[in-house]
Amino acid sequence: MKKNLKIVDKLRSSGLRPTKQRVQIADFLFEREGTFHFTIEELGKLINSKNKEKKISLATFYNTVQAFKRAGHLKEILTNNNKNYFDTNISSHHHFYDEESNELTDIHTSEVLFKNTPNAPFGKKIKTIDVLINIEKEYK
Amino acid sequence: MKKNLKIVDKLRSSGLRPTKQRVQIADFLFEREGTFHFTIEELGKLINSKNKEKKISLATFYNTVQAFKRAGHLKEILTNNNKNYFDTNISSHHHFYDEESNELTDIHTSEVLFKNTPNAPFGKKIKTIDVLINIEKEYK
DNA sequence: ATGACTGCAAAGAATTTGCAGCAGA
DNA sequence: TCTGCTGCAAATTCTTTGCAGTCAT
Repeated sequence: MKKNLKIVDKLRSSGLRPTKQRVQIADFLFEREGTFHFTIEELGKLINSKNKEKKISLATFYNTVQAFKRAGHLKEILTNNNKNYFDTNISSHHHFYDEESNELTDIHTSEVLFKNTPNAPFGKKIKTIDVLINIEKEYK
Repeated sequence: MKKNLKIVDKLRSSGLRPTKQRVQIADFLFEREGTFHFTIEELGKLINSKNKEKKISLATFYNTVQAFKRAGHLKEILTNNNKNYFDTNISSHHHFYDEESNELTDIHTSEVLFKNTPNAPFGKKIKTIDVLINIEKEYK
């Protein structure tokens, strides 16, 4: 089994032991072009469908995804459907949200520019800004 | 029992029968100054703490809040903590979200101004724009 | 009277937890 | 060897559902 050194380093430098499971999950998530939106259950199905025997346990997906999020490798997406979506694109970017179909589409940061934003409340600082543009069908 | 006609009309015109429970919930939510953020469970506790005997069932809070949302009287707030928050302020406005305390604070529309925003995808139009500013403790 | 609504309890979905055994350092 | 991690199942949390009885019209 060829170990992906880049992945192993990424894990190690985040204080995470590069276990088989984590390497496989990280490889799946981060060694790809473009961004990827997923729920933990979807991720589990996608990865486990490749694993003939040794399936990774759902709890491990939860642990690992949370660990990746804490390490800053994943970003959590806002939704109103009571499910946690994650995004491999951690740079600040935004989404269109179509309530009719529950679909999220990326918006590049450069397409949303602020003229001004408020100061954070006392003792707090701004961490990230998420913009969600709700869209609906256009009737002519 | 004095019936609040304004509330009764609001319900009727949304196609909802003005039952005791709905009138009480609507009265609590809409007859107030300023905006109010809540989860369904919080709402239930707040309202039922006033009801000595006849407590409104949690299922009824779920049904009613969903019905109010469908009727456009409530707006759902997106967060990434996997809980559904609702807001009595249905006009477009924004929020600070403190992940440590799970607290939402209003930001007036005028405090967030855009230099530019993207066009909606083909066949769609922009309905509302929600900005969520995630904040965290500031270490000096 | 006739639907619609409520309350209860049970079911369901998503996520977390506890802990014994396993594996990476 | 020594922790940290995994896997499993049970527990928790939030939300929905089914249905009998009640209420608004």
